[in-house]
Formats: sequence, C-alpha cells, structure tokens
Amino acid sequence: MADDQKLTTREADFGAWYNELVLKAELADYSAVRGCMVIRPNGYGIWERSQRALDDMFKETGVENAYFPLFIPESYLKKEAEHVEGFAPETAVVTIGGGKTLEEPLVVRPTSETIIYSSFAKWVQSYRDLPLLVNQWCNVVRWEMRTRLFLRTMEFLWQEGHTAHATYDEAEAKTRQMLGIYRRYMEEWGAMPVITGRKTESEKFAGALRTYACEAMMQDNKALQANTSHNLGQNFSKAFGLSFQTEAGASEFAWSTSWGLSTRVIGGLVMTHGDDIGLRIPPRLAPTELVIVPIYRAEEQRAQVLSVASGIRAELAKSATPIRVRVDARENMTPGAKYYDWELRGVPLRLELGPRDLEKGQGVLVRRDTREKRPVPLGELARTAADLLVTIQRDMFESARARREAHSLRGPITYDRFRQVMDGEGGFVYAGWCGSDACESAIKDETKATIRVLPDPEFRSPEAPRTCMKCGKDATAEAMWAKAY
RNA sequence: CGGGGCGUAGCGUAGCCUGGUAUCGCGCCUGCUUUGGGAGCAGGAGGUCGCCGGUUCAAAUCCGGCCGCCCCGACCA
Repeated sequence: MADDQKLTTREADFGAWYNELVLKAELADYSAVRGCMVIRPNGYGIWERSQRALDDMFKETGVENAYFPLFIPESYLKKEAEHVEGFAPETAVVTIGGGKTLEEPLVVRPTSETIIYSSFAKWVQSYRDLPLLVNQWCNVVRWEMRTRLFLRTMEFLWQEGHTAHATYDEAEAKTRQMLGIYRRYMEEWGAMPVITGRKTESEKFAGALRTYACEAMMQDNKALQANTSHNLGQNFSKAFGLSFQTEAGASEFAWSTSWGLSTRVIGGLVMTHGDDIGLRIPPRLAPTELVIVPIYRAEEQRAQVLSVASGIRAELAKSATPIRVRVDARENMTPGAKYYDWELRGVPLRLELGPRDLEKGQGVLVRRDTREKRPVPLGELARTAADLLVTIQRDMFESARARREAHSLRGPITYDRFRQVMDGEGGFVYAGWCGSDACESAIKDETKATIRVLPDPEFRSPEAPRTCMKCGKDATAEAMWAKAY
C-alpha cells in the first residue's frame, strides 16, 4: 500500500491527476516525438468501440466511408480565404520528397475540406448526383504549441464527414442531424451529458457559415468541446467549383457540411468519469465489460476455479445479451492487487470467484462505479450482469448530469458575480449576450471564460435573459459561458 | 516564444551545496512458501548518472554550452 501506487487526487491537482491516470491506466504514453502520443491498447479499445457506435449511426443515415490523401497541395488550402487564415499557422508542410525539393509543397492535412471538395467537384454534375455523403476515419496534424495527452496533440485520430446537397435547407438539416448523432454517442455510449448549440462567429470553424458543437463539463468544471458540426454554406463549393445542374437546367453551387469527432473524447471520458482510484469506463464503451478474478490456494482449487471461470466467460459471451469478459489468470499477483489494477483501468464489473463461492454456487459481483459488492448465484449471473451493466451505464450518465447541473448557474447575474464564479469554482453560466464581439472578447480577456455555445432551445433557461451581462444592452441571445479546454 | 521545474536501472528516487567504491523503494528473473483488497523469505540480473566540452590525480557532484521532457501563460479539435 505504498503511496506511490495511489493517484494524485483530483482535488489536490486535477491536471496531475489526469496525466497520471492516463499513463497508469495505460491508455496512452508519450512518444519520441514532442507533442505526439502513443495510444495504447487500453485507450485504442475505447476508440474502437466509439468508432463502431458512430460508424453504425453514420451509415444508418446513408453516409459511406471513403479515404482521401494525407497530403494536400498547398495551393488547395489557399483557395478558401477564411479557411487558410484559420489553418495555415498550424500546418506541417512537406517540401522535400525523394531527396528533391517539390515543385509545390504538400500540406499534411489539418482537416480535409479542400481535397475532398476538389474531388466532389469532379463527381457531381447534376442534382441527381446529390446528396453526396462521405465520411473518412483518419489522422490529422496540427502544429500545436502546447499539447496534452488526448486533449491536444499534434497528430490525432478522428472521423471527418463531408456532404454536399442541392439546397441550403438540406445542408442545414444534415448539420443538425449529425450534431444529434454526436449527442447520442456522447450520452448513450459515453455517459457524458452535453449541451448542444451554436458557436459564435469568433469560435466557429474557419470557412463555415455556422458551427454547432457538443460541450461537456469536466470534473474541474471546465468545458470540453467534444465534437463539431459545420454548415459550410457554398463557401467551399465556390472555391472548388462544386456546382451542379438543377432540375430546371440552371447551374448552382452545392451546399456542403462537415462534422468531426476525435480521440479527444477519450480525454473527456477520463475527466468526466475518472475518480481518485482510477478510470471508470461506461460499459458500452468498455473493451472489457466484466473481468473475472479467480481466487485459490491449493493447486486443485486453481484448476477448478479457472475452469469455472472460463466456463462463465464462454457462457456470457454467447448469452442473449453478450458480455465482453476477460479472465485474469495472472499467477504473479494476488487477488487484491488485481482488484486495484482493474479498478485503475476502469473495467465496469468484476466477478470475484473463489473456493468458498464455488461451494455456494455463486460469485461476488463488484461494480466499479460504486464499488458495491454483491453475491450472485452463478445461474443468474448472465442476467444479473447484463442488467447491472445497463444500470451502471445509466447511473454514470445521471451522476455526471447531476454534477453538471450542480455547477451550472442560471438566472439574472451581475458581471461582478460572474467574475467571482469564474475566479472561483467555475462552471457553466447561462446569461444574456448582446451579440457584440466587443463584449465577448472583453469577457474573455477579463475572466478567461468564453461563450461555449448559444444553447439549443431545450438547454435554454425557462426565462430568457433580457440584457447583456457585460454591457447591459438588450440581449440578442442566451449564451453559455465557461472556461474551456 | 516568455516564466518555472526536471533529466541517476523499466518506474519513482537519494546522493550534488562540501568532488573520492552509485542509494533506496517498486517492478523484473530464480526458488520455496503464499493467494477472499496492493504477499513473505532467500538469492539474482539490470547503470555510457540526458549529450558535448572544460577544471581536477579524480566529476553524478564544480564550470561552460547544447538537447530533451513536463508544468504555467499567449494560439487552438
């Protein structure tokens, strides 16, 4: 029980806690390249579960997967004025290939709008070719100055969806639909409640007409933008000649959208659900949902317990609601050490199985989220475990939501009070905004808090704020303010 | 790019001020005993003390330079 086996507590130092957890739970590791990380199997398994969940939902809406090049001709990036301004400062550029200086430098994609819409332009002639619905799973590179595991690295994995439509309305609907899918993923898989809404001009994607996002609250009361969905209008279509012939025979530029979610959400998962013991993975994203820890003394007991354990694994794997089970048969650790190990790694359920249990035909099920133990007859294990996993998933979501609401502030607020809140505990503050850049940036300078989103109707306060928290003029919108990652 | 901190075994560290056989814990290997909340005993392996140079009989230690990483600020999914 040495202290060095314990994590720094969240209260003592949230940033240190996060780093230690990510490293000790073997989600990721630093790499030989500054600012780039290695995603280890424990972390990648969560990403794979996420990919499957999202990919299935994308495909239900008719989106197909494709793949576009890592390298983008530098001239492409420059074709959309706002876009290049936004991304040029943070690109990596290849100038030499095969030992020779390239005629045109190649940008390592920071995002793929430019190269994708240039292809779309070749593929679309008439309205009959629309909508075009494509997604790709890939890596992108942004030359960040300051990095943090998962939350901001120079290279990261994500998916980026790109669609082209015949009308503005259809593009807007697609943008909103994808935001909805992200929300479902966050809440139903990740057990991370989000506030959805629209980004302000200063926070929107460079080149977009408008940007929507899901914002989640971390346990230090800061906001994490978990994903974004952009209505690109005709900006990229015009830049890349993505036009089509309408039914009436006229030529029009297509309306496009793009939307992305990255491995950053794994950092969000850690900061939403982790505790001072370690990670807690919501069951639906857990590569292993239940781990069996065998307990035994004598050699005969070992064989017997392990045999029952592997029988249980097989049974649960093919039950009505299959459960991903792993048996921890490591010889060099005592059961107690294994408990700590799996709690650190966040596996949602543990089954302790020893000779005394076998005599009684039972096992001891332990929830990771509450650490509550209960004996369960082996005959009822499949159903009980399946039910518990559903319960854990729901409870984790509910407690995260309760936590967020406890740190959310609504109703009339003075600017002085707002500054106090942001200087202290922080949290989400819903308040009126006059719509001016001046107020927005003044507040950012003075408090480091920014408008995370102009919330969608269901997240707005019962009574709309009347005046701008900063200048006192009439409010044009309700804004949700927070310090952000 | 500014400010701070750190580089000694796989990990965490002592030693540095005051130069002289490289310390301890965890982990790892072997054996025996163990195993229901971080096992015990015994034996063992593992190091260009971040790199380069200087001072010195002698440098982890003193001096100069460089590199890397982490944290805090300015830009950002």
